[in-house]
Amino acid sequence: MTAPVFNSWQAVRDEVLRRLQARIWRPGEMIPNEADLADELGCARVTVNRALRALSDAGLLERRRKAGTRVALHPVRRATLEIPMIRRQIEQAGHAYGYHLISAGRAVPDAALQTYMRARSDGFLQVRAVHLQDGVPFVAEDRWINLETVPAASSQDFSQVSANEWLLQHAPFSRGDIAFAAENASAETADLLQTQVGAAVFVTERTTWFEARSVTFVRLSFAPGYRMQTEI
Amino acid sequence: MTAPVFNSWQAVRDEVLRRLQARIWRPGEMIPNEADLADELGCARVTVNRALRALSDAGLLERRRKAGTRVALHPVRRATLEIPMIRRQIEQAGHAYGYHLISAGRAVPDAALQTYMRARSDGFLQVRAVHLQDGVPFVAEDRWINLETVPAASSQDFSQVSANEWLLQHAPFSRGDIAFAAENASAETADLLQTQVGAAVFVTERTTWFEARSVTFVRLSFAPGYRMQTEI
DNA sequence: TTTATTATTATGTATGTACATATTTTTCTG
DNA sequence: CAGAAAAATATGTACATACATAATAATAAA
Repeated sequence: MTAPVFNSWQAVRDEVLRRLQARIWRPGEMIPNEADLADELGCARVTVNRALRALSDAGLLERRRKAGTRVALHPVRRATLEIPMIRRQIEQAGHAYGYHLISAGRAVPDAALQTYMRARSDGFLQVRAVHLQDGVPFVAEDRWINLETVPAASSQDFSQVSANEWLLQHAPFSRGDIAFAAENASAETADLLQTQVGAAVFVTERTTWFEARSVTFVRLSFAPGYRMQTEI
Repeated sequence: MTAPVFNSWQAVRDEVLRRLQARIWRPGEMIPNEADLADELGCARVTVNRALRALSDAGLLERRRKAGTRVALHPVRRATLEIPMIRRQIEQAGHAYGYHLISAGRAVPDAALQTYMRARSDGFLQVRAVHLQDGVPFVAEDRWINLETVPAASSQDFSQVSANEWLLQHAPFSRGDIAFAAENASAETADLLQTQVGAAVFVTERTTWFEARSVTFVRLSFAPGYRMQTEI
């Protein structure tokens, strides 16, 4: 018989994962240092480093220089959500995509949004639209674009190409905040989504930034029954 | 003057990010191969590899062996959600945590859940509870535990320590599915959360697995107003 | 012309070595 | 004994090198 070899970082990761699942290394405990583990598993320290880093990224281990590596006491699981372009999301599921512009034009957002987006009250373009799946309302979009950051948006016609897609292709970006919530449909939202007032709608609110400047704020209200799914 | 140096993978990543944001490399385009980039930036190919891998993980680049690296045409942004233990979530926000067990005992779930969890109808423990924030209902928990996977759960008292915490400490795990949705509160949920019937509640449904066996299914209904936030 | 074989190429990764960096521990100094 | 300085230590990372792997392109065989 031959001794098991762990000569790939994935193999090392899986072996560490096995020991975590088998509770050989328990929550809160320190695990051996990289050099010792590399020695035991018969691979280079860098390989162990790669494996432990992956598990640390996944939230299962906590690592600190000099202090060493310990098993996370409260394994905060991280779920990775994909935020796709709406058209792609619908088409990939095998449905027909439709888009209907409700309105587009200069408008003044409420004070909270002005402050949050750090823009002048007269520098906003509001675009409202509905995205359809097989002809049925799928999600209502209420978007505010900061024209100081994206001046080209003011001369763009959003009746054919959605602001969603246009911005992805033409606006700079760097980071964003996103929030998810449940809300009872307002009269307006219910009308757009062809559902009853008060129906529970899944809402996402996203703000994107380019360096210190806001680019756009968008509020998506999904038709009742929508589920956002992922693996953990 | 000295030529800029990119002798760390973070510096390389930031430089590539800059070129993406400045649209020097446009969506859908190929970027130079690792060796050329390393040559241009004056670092080792492995360093470029590390940087590009990070950007690929983030969804901004698409990489394929031999084919090379291209700028993602549809930059699917990935949001990383942290799924913390409820008690920690509440305590970290500076609130007082409370826990109230509603019921715990053997029960038979509906056929869909039996099938999904691949367990015998008589092998389930159902635990229902409410988690409180400053004494106010925060989230209602409806949990099904597969006793074939976690037999020890049947003799556990969940009146003091929540199933949430007990399972984290005592049950094996490997992966899970999670879904988010909005629902109108049922009479029962409204009662537990002390809100009105029909109020929009944010719901998460999570199933965790250990290898091929299901561990637990939990449905969390958050009190109206709850927002799940993250960065993108 | 079609199919099978074989280079070719870009990314993926393992390794030894060296050094950087952040902490902790120990030792020195006042 | 307190505080500062130095040593020790575990992780973090850069690099040169080598080879693995997957996908493509070029070539040969049917």
